[in-house]
Amino acid sequence: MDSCQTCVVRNRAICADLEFDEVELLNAIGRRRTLSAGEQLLWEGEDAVLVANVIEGVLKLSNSMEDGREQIVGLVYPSDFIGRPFGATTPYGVEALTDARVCVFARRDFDNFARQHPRLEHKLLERTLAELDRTRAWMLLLGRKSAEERLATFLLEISQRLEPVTCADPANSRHDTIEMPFSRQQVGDVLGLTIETVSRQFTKLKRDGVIDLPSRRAVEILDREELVARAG
Amino acid sequence: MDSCQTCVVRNRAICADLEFDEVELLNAIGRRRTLSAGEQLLWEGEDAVLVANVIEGVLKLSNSMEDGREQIVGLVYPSDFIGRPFGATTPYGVEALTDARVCVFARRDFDNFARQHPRLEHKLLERTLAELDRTRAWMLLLGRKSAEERLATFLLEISQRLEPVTCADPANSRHDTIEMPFSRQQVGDVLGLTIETVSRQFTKLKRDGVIDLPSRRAVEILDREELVARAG
DNA sequence: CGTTTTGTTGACTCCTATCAATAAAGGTGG
DNA sequence: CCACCTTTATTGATAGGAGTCAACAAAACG
Repeated sequence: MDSCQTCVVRNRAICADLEFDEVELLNAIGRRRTLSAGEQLLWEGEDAVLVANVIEGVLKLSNSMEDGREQIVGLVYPSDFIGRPFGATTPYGVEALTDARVCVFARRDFDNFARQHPRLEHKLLERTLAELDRTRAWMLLLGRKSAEERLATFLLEISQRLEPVTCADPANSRHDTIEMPFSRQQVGDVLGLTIETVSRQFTKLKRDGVIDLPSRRAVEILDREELVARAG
Repeated sequence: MDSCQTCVVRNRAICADLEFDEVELLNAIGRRRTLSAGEQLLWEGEDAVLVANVIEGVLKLSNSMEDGREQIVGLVYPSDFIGRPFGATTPYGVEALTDARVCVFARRDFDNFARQHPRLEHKLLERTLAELDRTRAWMLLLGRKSAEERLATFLLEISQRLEPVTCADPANSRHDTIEMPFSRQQVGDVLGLTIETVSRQFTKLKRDGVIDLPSRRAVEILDREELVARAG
């Protein structure tokens, strides 16, 4: 049976600062769940019934309008936290972009546990503050950057965040060949662009020798300095 | 001398759940400060030296690029919290849009106090989670909405948030005549639009009888239903 | 009352969206 | 394993919405 003590994200997720016996208590109220690529974990506007930690895989958080326009408002990687503690409704949909493993909790159980364990609440606060900073930085991209600047910024960001968990050397944490878990449509939904514009900007960066596109989902950064310059 | 006990935002700010003696301790490490309209409280990228609570007035949080492009990433109203606890640098600039009064703390003092007072951390967590939700909703606007939808959404939002603190009736919390603390340029910086586009959309909404513009900074909502429809 | 700042309006341009046609990749079943 | 079909991505042509440049108008300020 899986246990928190052997969990691969044990030292990076919000449970990192908990004592042995606290982790055991948390273990008792949570359960593992696997998700297939494309599977939805939470629906925008539904009751906030559960929260979760990501163990493996990538998920998207998204808001959408009645007419189908969609905006991805967050990407969630291993050790990240999902859901809306202390809230009535989930303000965004959550869907797995890759096959994923998560550790889910009934929100009420989690809320109660958190209120009794300030160390956990503190971790959650630090994480939420960091996520808010990242989200605000993204607003500058959505409000003010051109299509090329958006894609360049995005490629640089995912080259940092998609590093394999096995990477032991923190100095060399950027990877120049990225296997993207995103379709062109999803890249567009992150950047506030259409699929065609995304495709054209990929082609342009490739034509200019800044990146290579060895396969549909793969990107190789050939000239990182130039990519930084084009990120604005 | 001012004291937290008589503070107008005492029951709405993050100090709301604190005991009498806890508030006294917090009072001891904080001080009041007044800001004139246009005055800057924090600079983007500087060391995170202080945090604050807004007592009165409206402030903006903004990110900008080297070439001068700017995006307002948050608006801060009375009882809201400002700053980046538990962080090394302030990731955005903070500037008063109106004359304002704030209650400031050295970040280190505040961090220490917060870690010893879980009730305060909990309040801060709830506030940060709510702010993250609002920010993500704004990403949908920046990424996917047209200029008209953006302005309509913005007018509806500020008609809720700018209600006077003296308003006793929570059911009637929307105001149809708004005195905006924002210039056209600042509206543009919130919505990711140019000043000219903002002006044209104001004119269009007025021409269509949805709003009236009795003065430069005032907006009267004549047809709220229509405004909601145009907000997308 | 003149000067400066802020906002409006017009003409024009440009970037991105839209519509449409291929092309390539991926999946499925024989 | 390959033919067939579906999905996804690329590319082209065109249109439209917001940006840019510029002139003017109206407040605000001293």
